[in-house]
Amino acid sequence: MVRSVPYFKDKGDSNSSAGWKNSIRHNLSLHSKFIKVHNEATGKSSWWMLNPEGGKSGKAPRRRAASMDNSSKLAKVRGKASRKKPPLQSAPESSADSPGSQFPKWPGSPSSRSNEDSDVWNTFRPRTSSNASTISARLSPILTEQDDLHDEELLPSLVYSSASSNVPPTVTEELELIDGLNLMSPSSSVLSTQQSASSGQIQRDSSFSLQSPNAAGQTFGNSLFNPVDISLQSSVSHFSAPQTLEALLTPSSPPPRDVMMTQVDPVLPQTGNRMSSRTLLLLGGQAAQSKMSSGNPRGKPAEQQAEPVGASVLPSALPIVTSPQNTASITSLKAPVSAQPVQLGSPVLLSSASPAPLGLNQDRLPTDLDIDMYMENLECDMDYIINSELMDGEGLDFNFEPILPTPSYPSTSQASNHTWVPS
DNA sequence: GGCTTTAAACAAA
DNA sequence: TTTGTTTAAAGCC
Repeated sequence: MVRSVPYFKDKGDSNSSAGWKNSIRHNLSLHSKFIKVHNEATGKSSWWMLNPEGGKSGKAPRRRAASMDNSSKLAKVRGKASRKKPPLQSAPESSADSPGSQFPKWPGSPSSRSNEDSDVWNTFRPRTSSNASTISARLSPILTEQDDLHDEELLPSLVYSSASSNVPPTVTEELELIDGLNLMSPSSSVLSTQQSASSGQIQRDSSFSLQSPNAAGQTFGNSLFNPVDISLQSSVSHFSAPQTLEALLTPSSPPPRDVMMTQVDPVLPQTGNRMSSRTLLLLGGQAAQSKMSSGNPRGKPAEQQAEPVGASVLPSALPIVTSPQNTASITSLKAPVSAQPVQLGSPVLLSSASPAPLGLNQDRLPTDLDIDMYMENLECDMDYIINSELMDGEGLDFNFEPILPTPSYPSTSQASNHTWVPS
């Protein structure tokens, strides 16, 4: 806060910060919109995250509440409170510090999941325990190597790195968090399969965005926190999939099998329908372009005609070329779930709208290809984008500089050549 | 009345 | 000392 918000810049000392810190703590604790993620490595500190379900109901229901409606799913189980007041909730936690005890029981939350998953979910390992990242002492369950690159930024500036300096941290963080919580949906596995199964000349053009060159070695990829990607991802975030949060929060733990099978990739943004939408936003236009340029004479299926929408709606949604190494890594990780043999290092086409020309299994066509759903997603995305910008108020300046690197990309004008699908 | 903010007390680490 | 929870009060809409 002190670093990022001008108002607080001169209020960082212990005296002047007591008040507003207290207020922040108060609000964090009070409102179900925030959830605490225990940081087991630091003892008492925790990470606070946005509740994937939004906590729209406002204040977290008090534990003492005799009756709880649906919002009880969001009820924050407070460890300390349980010490003070004997548990009233139906699912008492054995340990007050158990992370699981601090998560609201939204559908699909660890509390509502199977035990096998709960272990992973409940275990937020310090990043220092990660095989891939031992650099940073920061223990955010969702941080990425960008932290490592900017260790001096010890704020919860999750992505407020130099690369995202133009993005107001508050917005960035929120978007990032939201996005991180978004991700999974049942269709993501299908998408990933298709994505991983994609091959051929498409890769160069269809680059999966957002992977920094050194991300391949990271247990926890940065794609979610790529400042460029954030805005795009956030644009399709809708607090829909806590299980992805789980994956996000277990950077060093091998995801449960089902998660693994459904995740696009541990180092890739994982989304379900949203993902597909975003993917289309990012890649659709150019994927189609790629196919077209590659001599595919076939007319695009109806689904594909939606691709340009994303490109048009988000002209900034230019894909970022991933490094070959990353691509290889991604591909290899995806391979097990792919029905098609995937050559290591082969392209990863993330556009779900492109499998047909490649002869992929049509049975795997996901609901993502449903044009209605797609349009719906787009509509929501725009709403979210607008909302985000408005909420930010001033100075929201998305920086997409890093994403304009390669000449191999189709230009926005190319993307705009595609049919605009009226909403 | 609901919400936000602030202050304060208290407990735990 | 820091962090988190809870209560209370004041002010605003």
